[in-house]
Amino acid sequence: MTRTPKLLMEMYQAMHARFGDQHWWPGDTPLEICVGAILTQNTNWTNVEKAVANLKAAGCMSVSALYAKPHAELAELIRPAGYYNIKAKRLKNFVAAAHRDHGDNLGGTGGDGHGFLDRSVSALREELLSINGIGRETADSIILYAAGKLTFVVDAYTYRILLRHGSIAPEDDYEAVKELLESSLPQSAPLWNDYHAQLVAVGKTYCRPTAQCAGCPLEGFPHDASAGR
DNA sequence: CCCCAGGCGTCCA
DNA sequence: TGGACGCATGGG
Repeated sequence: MTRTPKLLMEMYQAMHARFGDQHWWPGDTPLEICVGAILTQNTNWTNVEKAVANLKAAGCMSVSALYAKPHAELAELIRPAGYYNIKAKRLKNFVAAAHRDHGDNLGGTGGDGHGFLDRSVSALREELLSINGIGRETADSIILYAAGKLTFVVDAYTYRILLRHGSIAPEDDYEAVKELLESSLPQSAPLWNDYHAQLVAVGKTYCRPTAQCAGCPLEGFPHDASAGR
């Protein structure tokens, strides 16, 4: 549908007008963003904040510190984030890959350009997806928010909201939704950054599985009335 | 008591 | 290739 690009921008403007700049990702450093991206897998963000605070208090917010931390101790620190055994492994898998060739130089926003994250989007995505425990959403979150490179992050909210508004079909998979957004929107990392954050803001507030859409900034958009529930 | 949360890997047809 | 399932805490 050729109206899609215009519609998607109008949806963004409506969300931004309601919520304002979201200033994502909520994290101080590229490493903290990567850690948060792994810990928030199927988990409420408030639980992730507690785990991140524990890691910082224990002096573990560096690649080498996480790399050296014994599994049992790491799991205990991230316990509030849930799935702590599997997430401890995933954190270790991530920092092991970074540590192997780049030591403590993770790279990304504010770095010297020679760190683990500092490579082309395609090469970085391939590298991240090869790590056990890093799937498509986590990889794209790291690329966009930690590395500051152009990729669109699709998540359950993105899928749910676009489906309710008829912009995608139920059978569309992650890559299909990602390609639709990337090909429809202006090629701007700041825009894609805030667009994803706005979708999460809508999802958390108005687009829960059991919520009504009343009051949502997207209330008047196509298919809204027929797609509720 | 229930359902939900910014997924992912494994297993199996 | 796609659906079911395990992983786990904390909040509403």
